[in-house]
Order: sequence, then C-alpha cells, then structure tokens
Amino acid sequence: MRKVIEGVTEMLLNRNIKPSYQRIKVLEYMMNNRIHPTVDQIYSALQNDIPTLSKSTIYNTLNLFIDAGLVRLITIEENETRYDIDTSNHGHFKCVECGEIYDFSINIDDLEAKGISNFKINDKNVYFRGVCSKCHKM
Amino acid sequence: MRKVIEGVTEMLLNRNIKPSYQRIKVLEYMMNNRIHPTVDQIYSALQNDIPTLSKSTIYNTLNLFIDAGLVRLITIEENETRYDIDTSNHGHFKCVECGEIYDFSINIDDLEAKGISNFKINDKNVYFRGVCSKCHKM
DNA sequence: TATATATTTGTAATGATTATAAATTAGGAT
DNA sequence: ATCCTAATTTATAATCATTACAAATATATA
Ligand SMILES: [Mn+2]
Ligand SMILES: [Mn+2]
Ligand SMILES: [Zn+2]
Ligand SMILES: [Zn+2]
Repeated sequence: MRKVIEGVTEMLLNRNIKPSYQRIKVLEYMMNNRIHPTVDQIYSALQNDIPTLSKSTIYNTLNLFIDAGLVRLITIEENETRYDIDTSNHGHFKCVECGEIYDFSINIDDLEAKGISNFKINDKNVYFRGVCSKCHKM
Repeated sequence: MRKVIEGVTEMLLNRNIKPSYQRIKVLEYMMNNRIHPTVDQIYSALQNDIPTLSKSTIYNTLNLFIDAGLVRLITIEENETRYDIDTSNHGHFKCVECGEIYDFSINIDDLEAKGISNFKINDKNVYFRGVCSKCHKM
C-alpha cells in the first residue's frame, strides 16, 4: 500500500529521455514548485545551479516534456504560456489581481457537450478568471 | 414576442462607440461570419471594401469591442488569438486536423469547482481539442 | 469656414518563441 | 587514456503577433 516515490531520473528514463543535468534540474523544479511557472521563472530559478544555462534549453526541455506527456501547457491568457507538472484533469483559476493560478478539481466528464457528438476528444481544458479570496478581502 | 434585430450601428451606439465605417465593417463581418476569425482573416476579408485598411485598425477595433463586451477572446492555442461574436457561455472545440473551431453548448454552472470557494469568478472558458467528425471519417 | 477632437494609418518597437549552427558533453570503441 | 560519434546545450539570429507612437485623415462643433 506504500506509494513508491518515482525519482526525477527514473521519470525521465521511463519515458526514454536521457537524464541530462539540465533536464533533471528543470523537472526537479517543476516537481518542487507547483506554481504553473513561465519559462522565465524556471530560467531565473535555475541560474544559480547552472550559470551557463540558456533559455533555449528551457524551451527545448519543456517541449520535450510535453511530447512525452510529463507536463502540460496552460494558456489562460494570450502571450503568457505556463507549464503544469500535474497532467491530470483539473481546472485552472487565474486571479487578475495577484496573477496567481489556482488549481481546482472539476468533473469535466460529468457535463455533456451538446453539438460535438462523434468528435474524438484528445484533451479538455477549463479556465476561470476572477479575483481570489486572498485579494478579495483587501 | 417578435425579436427586434439590432443593427450593427445600433449595437455600437448602444455601447457608446462611434460607428465609424471601419468599426461597422468589422462588426458586420463578425456577425455574418461566425467562424471565430483571426485578425488576419478579418483583415483579408475587408480589404476589398476598405483598400486603405490598416491591421492596426483591426486590433484597435477588436480591443475596443472586447472592452465593450461585444466580442470575446478565444485562446485555445498559444499564438493563435481568435475572436468570438457570441459572448454567451459555451464551449469550444478545435479540430487539430482541419483547424476549425466548433461551438458546443455546455452547462458550465452545473459543475461545482472544488477548491475555489469565496473566489469571485468573472468568466469561464472550456476548451476541447481533438478531431472533428468530418475529419475523423477520412 | 475655422478649429478642436477622434479615428485611422503606417511604421517602429517590443517580446516570446523557434531556427540554426557552433560549442560542449557524454559514451562507446580501440 | 585517446579517439570518434552522436546527443545536448548554448548563443545568436530569425520570425511573428501585438502594441506603441506619431502623422495623416475624417468628423463634429462653433
Ligand atoms: Mn494545474
Ligand atoms: Mn464560440
Ligand atoms: Zn489574487
Ligand atoms: Zn476537422
């Protein structure tokens, strides 16, 4: 009944991705900072560990992870691409005040979508926008 | 019980937007072509009517319409901004084969979002991706 | 008509992402 | 260990969508 924690190196190897130092660090960051980070956030955070790091590597790595199903893309706002290590079906709420992105659970499969029967659905996204409780108080 | 058709000029005047020729043409296009067009699609279509048309005007006009609540923004894919004349709550399905965007009706308010109680929700978006029935047959 | 204001236009600036090629790294063979 | 090859990373240039800005044009008012 004990859940085996899958290390980041194993996560990569299991998906036939060579666990380079940069890839491990990016994945580690995603696992430890579940904030739906932007490329810039990841880049800034990893510069301490990898002084020679290039932003291209972040883009390459994230696109690799997306193809492998390790992370998923979040595009609530135009020109603000974010990445989510949680690939399970859940909704996202963006606070227009503080900019934070919250997860919320939602039964997307419960609601019936009229008008697209016989359509093959690959993925579903639910995005809300508004003001979070923290900002609402002020 | 008869529904009064609101002309595009009246639509603009009702929202305190001066009905310039360009604005009327853009809104007319949105009303008659409910295809969630991109800026380029609108621009190409209107060049016949307005040879001197500038793409800046399309951007300005659409942003004006968004602020006025006349149209809403659709961002299923990053770097593909589309505009919807239908501001009612409904879902969008993008076919990855033909690129077409389909509307579908959905009871977004029916599903409860656990984890964001006390949040003030301004707008809700539901995006699906997959293959439409037309493309699936082939 | 003259004048002020709003709108449109053309062009430059911005910024995020991708493309490309050189540099570096890592692993296997000798 | 050295050599060789392929993969990865890096730096830089290219691309593309959007916005910023100022000049030109159109519209409204006196
Ligand atoms: Mn999430
Ligand atoms: Mn629609
Ligand atoms: Zn907030
Ligand atoms: Zn299709």
